[in-house]
Amino acid sequence: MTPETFIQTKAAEAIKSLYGADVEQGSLQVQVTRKEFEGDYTLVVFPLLKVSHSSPENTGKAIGEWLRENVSEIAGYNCVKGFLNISFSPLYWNELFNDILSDNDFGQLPSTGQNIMVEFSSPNTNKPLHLGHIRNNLLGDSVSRLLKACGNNVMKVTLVNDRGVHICKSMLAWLKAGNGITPENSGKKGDHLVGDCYVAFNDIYKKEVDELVAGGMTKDQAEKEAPSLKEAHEMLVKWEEGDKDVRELWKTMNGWVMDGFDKTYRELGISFDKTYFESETYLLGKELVQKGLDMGVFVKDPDGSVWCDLTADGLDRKLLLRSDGTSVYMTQDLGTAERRFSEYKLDSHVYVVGNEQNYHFQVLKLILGKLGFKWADDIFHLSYGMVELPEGKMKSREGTVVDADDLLEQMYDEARKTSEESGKLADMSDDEKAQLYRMIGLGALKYFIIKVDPKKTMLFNPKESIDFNGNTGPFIQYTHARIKSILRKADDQGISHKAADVLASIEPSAKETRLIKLLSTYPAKVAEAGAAYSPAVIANYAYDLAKEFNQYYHDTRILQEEDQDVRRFRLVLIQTVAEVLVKAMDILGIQLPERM
RNA sequence: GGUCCCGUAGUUCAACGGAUAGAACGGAAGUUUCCUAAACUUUAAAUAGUGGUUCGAUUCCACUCGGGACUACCA
Repeated sequence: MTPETFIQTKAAEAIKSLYGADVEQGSLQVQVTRKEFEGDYTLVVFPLLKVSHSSPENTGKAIGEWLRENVSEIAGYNCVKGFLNISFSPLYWNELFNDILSDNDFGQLPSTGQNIMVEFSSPNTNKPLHLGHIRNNLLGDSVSRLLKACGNNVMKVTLVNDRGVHICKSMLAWLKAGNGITPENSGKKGDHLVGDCYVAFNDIYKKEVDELVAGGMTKDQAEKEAPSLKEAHEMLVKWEEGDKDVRELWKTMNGWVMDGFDKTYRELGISFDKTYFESETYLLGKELVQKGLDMGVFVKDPDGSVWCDLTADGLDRKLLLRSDGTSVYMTQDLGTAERRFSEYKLDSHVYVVGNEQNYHFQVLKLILGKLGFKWADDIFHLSYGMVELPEGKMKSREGTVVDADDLLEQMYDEARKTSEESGKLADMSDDEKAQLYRMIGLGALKYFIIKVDPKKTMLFNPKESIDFNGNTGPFIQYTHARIKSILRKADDQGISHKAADVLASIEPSAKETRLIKLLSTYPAKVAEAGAAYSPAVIANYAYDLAKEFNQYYHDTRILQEEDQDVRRFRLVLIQTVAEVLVKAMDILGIQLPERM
């Protein structure tokens, strides 16, 4: 039982006994006491004035007095305005610490039995991944782990957009180049190679448009009439018809891109349980259009196109079927959602997609609701903001896009420089060093991005992200390494630090109490983060814990402590801190080194 | 025009409707006979504005002012 629920339970008894009123435990507000006041936890008494019919001070004192007399774990109290500050006895903290130690799955919440699908990443196969995708990938991956820690069955999926005009453009440029370049013969990563083709296409296209405009055409017209664009569209038609050559090339080039993506995913430590390809799902949803028409929630225009009228909901009319009978993105999304919910008996579905698609998901949920699917409300769009650079937004046209692979290299390199400066790793092998730099560079990047509230637009400053001081991943990694260093030294000296060594009679100091208190809140933090789909909560918790440890570490001698039992207690305590840091950072997908 | 999101120290981020709004970076000033100074300590500095609801508002509501996204027979 956490201290909060303990106080809630006892306070409810106190209120029952003092005022004869039943209050729900959950309605009692208990929070950690601010450090400028004396006490461990604080009960907010304002909401209780209705049943006490007394002033805040008197109510608080009455409950405090009752608790002190009737609950042995509670040693004292003080009441400031409407805040009842409660102090636990030192032995209570020892007991609580032992509860944590005996819980093998500390931080893993009990199973909910719920099936949750998380879709994220969902790249286009015409260009390599960039910084924006990284935010998506890291969020999706950590939210998946978070939901798992909350006791859910989680399935990670991605939907690869492998079909459409954009791929045809890359294919066309590749053919026009005519040099038969491949990842194998050029040594170039597949996604970058195809991305270059896409850029090459746009150069050709732009040139054609300029020429047409120079020949007297308006810009709008020229942009539609450019021969290369027409060619791309023809190619798409051939693709749809299943033209053998087009399909062959399409398959080859997509394969290159997927190989490239796989490398980047592996580098980031990200994987999926299932990969969907749009070329296989883009026809889904058509039968739902008929269903909607039958139900009278969709309308067919004279030209044959089908729409859903959402003006009554404050939105616009949404197209679901073109006049030529082909479907659009929305149609497909309706279909895939329905299939996934029924196929996997989903209790909820999280889509990690940028906030530029807020409107899309608003419409998607609305239409599914109109079609009578109750689970429409179980769709959660985890919408995240753009990543901006100090110079402003990333614009592919201006070449300011930060490439994912380049960024990772840059992070590793920076980690190497900083580590070499510190000169602590002289005895490590080159292999070990390289692995460590990877861990640190990746940790810095992941932490920097995940610690920010997803829905906010964030600023990515490459220089600051690699800073190893302050609220950063490397700071937490460093803290972990130091704890491990102490434990290694204890091992060398033959000092045991097993959980079973902790004596129940040891009274933790004030600083140790603070650490135990923080450790005990971890499961609640996991639950809170899960409810909000926000790994940022976990990131900030890990930082608090690391910081708290550093303060403790700074003025507490551990190995030099004379009293063996106290020394063991301290060692087990910091070992537990290290373990919880590992758990928390694991949710973020960040590894912690043994030394650095 | 419509829908949605965001405005907190110089900067990057926090704060279930709770006490005197927290950190970090940067600025200023300190701390190494010590288990990792990538640390720690001290210090200056912020809720865009006006109303409303409440015992209590950064948080909820309304309006204003700023910033952003979307509003395709594109995906």
